[in-house]
Amino acid sequence: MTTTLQVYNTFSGKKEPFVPLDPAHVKVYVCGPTVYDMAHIGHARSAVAFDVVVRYLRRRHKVTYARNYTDIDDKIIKRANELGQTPEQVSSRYIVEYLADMDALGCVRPTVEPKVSTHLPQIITMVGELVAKGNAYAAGGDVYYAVESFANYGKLAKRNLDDMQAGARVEPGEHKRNPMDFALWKGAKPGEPQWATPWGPGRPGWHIECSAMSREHLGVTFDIHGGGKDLTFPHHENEIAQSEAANGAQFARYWLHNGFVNIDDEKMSKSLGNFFTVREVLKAVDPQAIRWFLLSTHYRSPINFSDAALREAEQRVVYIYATLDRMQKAVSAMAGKGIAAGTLRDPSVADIITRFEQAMDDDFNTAKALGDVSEVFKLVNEILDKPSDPEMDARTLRVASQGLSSIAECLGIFGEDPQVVLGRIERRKQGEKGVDPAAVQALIDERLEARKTKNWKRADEIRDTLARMGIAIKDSATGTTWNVQ
RNA sequence: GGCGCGAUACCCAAGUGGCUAAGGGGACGGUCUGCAAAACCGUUAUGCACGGGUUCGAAUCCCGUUCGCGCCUCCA
Repeated sequence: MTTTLQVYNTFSGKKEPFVPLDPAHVKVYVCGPTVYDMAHIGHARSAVAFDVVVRYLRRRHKVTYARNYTDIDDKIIKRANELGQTPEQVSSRYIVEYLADMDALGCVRPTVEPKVSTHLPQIITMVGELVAKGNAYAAGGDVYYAVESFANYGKLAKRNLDDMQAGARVEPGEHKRNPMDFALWKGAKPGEPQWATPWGPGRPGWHIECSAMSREHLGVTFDIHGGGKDLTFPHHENEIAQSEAANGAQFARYWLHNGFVNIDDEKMSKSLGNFFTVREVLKAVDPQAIRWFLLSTHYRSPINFSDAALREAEQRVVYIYATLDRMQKAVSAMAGKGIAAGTLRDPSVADIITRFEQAMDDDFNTAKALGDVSEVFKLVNEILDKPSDPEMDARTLRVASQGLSSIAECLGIFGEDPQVVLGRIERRKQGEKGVDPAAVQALIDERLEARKTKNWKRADEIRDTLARMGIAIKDSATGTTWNVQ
């Protein structure tokens, strides 16, 4: 039995049942990055949040997931000029970098990744439609959207034109009739990319691309439009004005916006200079830990980024994978046991998928889901530490294992090979602390000799020495293992 | 100024009318261990910014106050 997915729709300001236009084919459009620099953690948050949204929707529907690249833009042109490269060289490089980061974070690739530069005909067509319908006007080589021509301008961001005009301003060189009008098309300037149009050469404004590209790939009306909270106004408001005026039909049906990543309770942003790139964070902490961190807070809430938070997330990831490792070994060793139906060590494991779906059905509550999942891992360790009836234990572990892998597939965490992840984290830490495994092993061997003769004093000295090197050791029946703390 | 969001323990964080306020980190106690570590168990909010109100019943709804944040200009 599945419950109904409820999603928070920015448009209505509340949670609503998610009813797709066509349940057999859900269509999602997410605003991607402007590719002029390396992605920062804020980009990662958006990508991971919508990655999970799409993965979850795919449990029940076929989904077309479109995420665009803004590859024609002031900042890209500026960057290209600084580097003595073409804008295309700059944008294509950062698209590669962006994808490398998002791949590392385990995000599935979108179904389509449209770029502005390959959709000029569609963009020019749509600008033409808006001019023809009287929603846009050419002025001084530019084309502007006339906000007053769209009756409900401000309906997404819940503002009205009168309130906004107080703070609006017109830059020199612009030819707006209303200060709130925005450029659909920018007249050509020397040294900038340009395309010929009926109203003169130039390049697209920022907002029109999403209207044109979503229509091209998803149709005039589609299910979900996502992006960061900061895009609500003006970007998404303008998309609505453009698309609904041009198409004469509803644009996106559900608007989902992710909260920001904060540093010391302030928005992480390029302009404040308080940002961390995904690339540098990836060097300091495991990608699975970044994902855990990002999913441990509800996607609409702000999340504070810090070293301590990341370390806690990684510690958690180590625990999860270490438990998974024990569990998988136990499950493969218990050949044939626990196949028959029967009692479970803890009946609640039978419901883990149901509980997961209840959490996710409540506006993709991954934080709740991770909390629930923690209880399952605890139970797994308890069973492994303190076995009782072998049949019942085996059955319980099988149920837990199956539930966890189903959840892992959706969250994109704890689905990797435990040995691979644990080894990756361990090697990174060894590198950070300059640990020489051979030297560590020599000390451990020496300690082993001391322990054989019950020379506890010497054994403890060696353990203290290792501790000072940042090495923690673990004695067990099968030998001594160690890892970097 | 306009619009919007938030305030839950030492820290992070779920919970939006009703059983004992999830989960994680930390701390402390215990099991295990030669001692540790890891894992597991227990303890750690009669309390949910503050003041009123609605209700049989409120962290949850309403009003006010304080504080914090975001958008209104490029921004995930």
